[in-house]
Amino acid sequence: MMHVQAIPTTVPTVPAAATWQPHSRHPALKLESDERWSTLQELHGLLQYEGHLQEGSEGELFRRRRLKAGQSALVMGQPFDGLYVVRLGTLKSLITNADGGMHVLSFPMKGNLLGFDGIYKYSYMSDVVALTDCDLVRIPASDLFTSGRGNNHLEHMAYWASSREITQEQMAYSLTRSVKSEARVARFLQTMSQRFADMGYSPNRFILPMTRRDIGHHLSVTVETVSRAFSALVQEGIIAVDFREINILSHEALCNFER
Amino acid sequence: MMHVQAIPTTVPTVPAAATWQPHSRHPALKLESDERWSTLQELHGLLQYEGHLQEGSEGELFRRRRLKAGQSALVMGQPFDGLYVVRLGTLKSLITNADGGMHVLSFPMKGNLLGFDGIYKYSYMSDVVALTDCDLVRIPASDLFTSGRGNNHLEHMAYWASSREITQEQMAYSLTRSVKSEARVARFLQTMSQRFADMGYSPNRFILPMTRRDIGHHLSVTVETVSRAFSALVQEGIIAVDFREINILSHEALCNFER
DNA sequence: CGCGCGTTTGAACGGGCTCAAACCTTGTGG
DNA sequence: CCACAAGGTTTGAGCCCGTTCAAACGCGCG
Repeated sequence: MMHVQAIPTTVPTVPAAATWQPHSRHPALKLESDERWSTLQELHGLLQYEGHLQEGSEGELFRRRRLKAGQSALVMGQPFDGLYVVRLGTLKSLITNADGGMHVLSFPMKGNLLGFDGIYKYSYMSDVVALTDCDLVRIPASDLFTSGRGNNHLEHMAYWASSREITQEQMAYSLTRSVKSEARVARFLQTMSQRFADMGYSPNRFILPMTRRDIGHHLSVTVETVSRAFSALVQEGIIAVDFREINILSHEALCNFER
Repeated sequence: MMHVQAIPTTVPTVPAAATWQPHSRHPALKLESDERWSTLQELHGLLQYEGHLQEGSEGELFRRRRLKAGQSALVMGQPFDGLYVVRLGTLKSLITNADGGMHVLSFPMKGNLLGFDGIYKYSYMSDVVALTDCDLVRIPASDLFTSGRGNNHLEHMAYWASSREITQEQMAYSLTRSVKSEARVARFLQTMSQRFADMGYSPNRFILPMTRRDIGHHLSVTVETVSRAFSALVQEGIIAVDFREINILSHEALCNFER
């Protein structure tokens, strides 16, 4: 209904970095009327980075990038042009196997970092697709690695955030390991609940942004198994489900399910 | 060779670091007789890092750390004191679940980087244990993050190498996904073969440094399943097995098994 | 030697996959 | 506005593969 002819300038996914910066990075005058820039402070807030702000770099601005549901944020194999921090929305990060099998690595949401697997070989190693309309903040490659000024502050922050993402990915990985599929789904719901809570939403009632199939590809089970696990949890009175909407009736029971 | 006593104190961001550096970092005189130091050049070689060497930092030396089989290189929860590059030997990196279930994330060998999950929260998030006698090279936290001089060169290299490790871990992850256990084992053998080849050893005949149980914990199957998969591959004439010793008779057949 | 541990093989059970069908939601176009 | 198509969700039935339990063997080490 809205945004009639979307993507005004936002050229494709991967043009050379140069085309991304046609004009000055410090259009302070336009700040009020133009929502498409984020400050370094906002970046710190999103990432929950506790490092102190660098002198002289407070005026630096970072370009935002809007995506509609279904659009690709990053595509595997395309040249690295920077990192992205999620400001709004939910995405899925996935790798596709040679034989078509895919695996969903994570569901990035507000505050998560995208693209850090692209630094090695200077091309992204996974696909990232928007599940809902999204708003990303771009940290250009040129800002990350050109030494001098206050830039290694940025690189350090990126490194720190990458380490966090890896850590959480490993956690999710071990989640896959739980023998029973019902336990995996229970854990998955717990982590989603926690993430919504961290973002200031209700941990008891939320709407899943992803399909059952995506959940299955994340937990390494089939769609049917995910659906059956939901049904079983409903049967036991632990949750209530209405399609994408989840109500957690007993966090305790959900927690005790983890084995 | 230059700037003789740079970083005189190398004050530790972490207590443990102190015990590791009882004396100067540049004992040039002892270099010939003491094998316990590596140069920046050697680090570049190990990591296969193609960045150009920074001016003035060629004389910097990095302490080595020897481990006997079974010893811990890193333990989960302990304070971050730096990154390590494997110079010799094989290790296993694993995370242990709350309920005792464990998962082997990777088997680091020559050239692999350890500890990059410790940057977030400044403590390591996984255990790393030596499977064979090992020789590691330490990149101290203090060298990584103290900005100034040529140090952000080191940080950039570390970031780059971390990105590579993540990438390969994700690859291994997708390896777990292959439906058939026999296919997982076949792929595992292929990657091991490739890694031995990259290190200059024979890709056809090698000795696995890890137990069947470790392989199982890596591929998310039981010991028995791994053993049965080996037996099946032997039955089909694709490999020959004598305990830890593997002979790959047909790479082609092994490759075709991947589905 | 005897103990612990790694490896191999067998037998039976069960959980998740496959295949199939029905229902519901959403978006598109007449 | 409705019809239709496409895709998401749910449930059932049967089968297969990997787990579990059990036992035997080999190897290294105190």
